[in-house]
Amino acid sequence: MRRCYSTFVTATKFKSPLNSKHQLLALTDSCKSMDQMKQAHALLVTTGLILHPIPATRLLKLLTLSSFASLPYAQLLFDQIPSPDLFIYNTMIKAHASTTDSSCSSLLIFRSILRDSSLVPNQYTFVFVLKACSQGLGIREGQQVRVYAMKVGLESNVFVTNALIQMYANCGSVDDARMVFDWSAQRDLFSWNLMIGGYVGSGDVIHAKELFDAMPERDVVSWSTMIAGLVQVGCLIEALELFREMLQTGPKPNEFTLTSVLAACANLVALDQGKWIHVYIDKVGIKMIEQLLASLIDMYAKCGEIELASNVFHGEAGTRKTVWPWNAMIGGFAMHGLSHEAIDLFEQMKMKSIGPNKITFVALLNACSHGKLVEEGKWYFKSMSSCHGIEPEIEHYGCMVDLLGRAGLLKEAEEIILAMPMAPDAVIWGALLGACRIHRDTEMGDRIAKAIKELDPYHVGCHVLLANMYSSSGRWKEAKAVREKIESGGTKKTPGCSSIELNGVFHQFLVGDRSHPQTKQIYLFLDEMTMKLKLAGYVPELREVLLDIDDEEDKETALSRHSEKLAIAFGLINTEHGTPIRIVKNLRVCQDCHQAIKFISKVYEREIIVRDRIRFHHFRNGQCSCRDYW
DNA sequence: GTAGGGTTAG
Repeated sequence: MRRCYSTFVTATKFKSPLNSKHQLLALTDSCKSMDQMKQAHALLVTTGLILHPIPATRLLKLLTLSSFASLPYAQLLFDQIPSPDLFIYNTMIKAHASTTDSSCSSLLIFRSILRDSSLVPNQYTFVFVLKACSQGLGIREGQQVRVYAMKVGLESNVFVTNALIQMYANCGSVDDARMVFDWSAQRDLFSWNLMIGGYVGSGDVIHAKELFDAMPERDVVSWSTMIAGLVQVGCLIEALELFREMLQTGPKPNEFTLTSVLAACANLVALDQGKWIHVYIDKVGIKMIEQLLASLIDMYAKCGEIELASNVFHGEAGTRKTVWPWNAMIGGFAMHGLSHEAIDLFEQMKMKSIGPNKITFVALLNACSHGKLVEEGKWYFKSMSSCHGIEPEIEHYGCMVDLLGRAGLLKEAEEIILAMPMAPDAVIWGALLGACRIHRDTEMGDRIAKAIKELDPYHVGCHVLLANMYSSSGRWKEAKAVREKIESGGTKKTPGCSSIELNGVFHQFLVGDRSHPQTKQIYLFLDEMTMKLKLAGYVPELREVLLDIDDEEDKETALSRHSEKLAIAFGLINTEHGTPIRIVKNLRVCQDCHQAIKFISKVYEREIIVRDRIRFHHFRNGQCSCRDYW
């Protein structure tokens, strides 16, 4: 470093004075570090060139855009420029706009432009200051800026229009964004894309699709935004269909498109399509950005292929420099119950000085939870703020409640909730209620139920848990009351749904579903299967029946119609002996199904991989990878 | 002599 520095200075010292201005400018542009930049700054000051707008601008550019950018330094430099030109003002507004906590500085600088009678803000000024409004300030400030744009006749400028659309959409007012869009005199591809993005951001894919279909022309951003929107709201099959259409008639997908498409594959457990994308990335030479790598890892992990996920993680040269792929891999290990692998990876990450973020800790704490690693979990939780400067958020407290609750430490879990710095929500009480149900502590369950009822009388998930807890302890009246309350609230319980892919087609089953063309065959197979399982020692877990049925035989029937059993029966009927069966369930697998599937894996000699809402269960030869702890 | 858009994990 020292050496660099001296060559740097010598190189400038001996140039002729005539050349020095250009030399200095070139030198400023070539700075590769803060140290070099400071040298250049010093030279500009001693030569007096700093007073000239062009060298000052070059320096400012370094301070706001380079890898060693420093906003405070930029601000100091800016404050010393006697009369900045509009470009310099704009550069500063832009620099402050990109960070949420300094976006009010953008507005202050904008105001100083307005005070300077020799300057009139231009389209760039408005674009940058509106960006600050959409990221940190707010809609009120945005409105004020809009009035100034009107005053100087720039409101209908297409760049300003687009910035306004984005400002309104980001501030949560998609209707205002639409008004700007509809009334704009000039509109380009960007306007359409931003408007679609605005709808997607508010979860309104219906309107987004409407605009997408009506567009005069679509580019890769239009397609990517639309596909991402569909994935975000869970319309995964539609997202894949749109992607197929894109391949046939649209522009070439890029790394952003494929990130979303892989997320769709991951959540559908569409392993074949996910693999196809992987090959496509290599074949077409898609840029392997860290987020794409993370999606690829996540896809393999969520499709049950943790080894392939690990190969991808270790395989890509020159990657793993950001937290993304690490989080995907730690999360993958966690959902496969590979707690120690997750912890090892976290330790490696620390050694490589890659800073963990809040997502890392969610994954890590989940790993501890699934492995019943109570002490490790507590330790890592404490380390969040003490070693990494990350304040635990409610999700992290939720992980701790889950970890302790699942391990049977109900009291300690409750103490965590009562002591945490934020107000508990229905979700976190729900985690504890779930633990009460597992450990059949109805006394505490009752108390928590009361808390949930007060907090959020219509939280469906928690009320379902509550009803389940009541019915599994035989308190049918109370169970019924809760269920009626759920129904009267107008919201319906998410029905349990399991799906299985067969030759690229997804088959979905609900509880007691009779809509499938092979229904008759499936139900006959189920009856026969239940007999075979019983002969092998399977005993139905009747406490899992959630309806008030007196007859024990009927209880058994209710259990045997659970969606995961239907999907497995379908898989056993339609695939060759020995092929693994992959099932995805949208909720958690029940105790009885878990027990039954263990027997199925043994009796039918099949590997069965079930992904529930939280994690994987790998059933093989009568055993499950979760070791019955989930 | 420059400056505007899209992915975001549980």
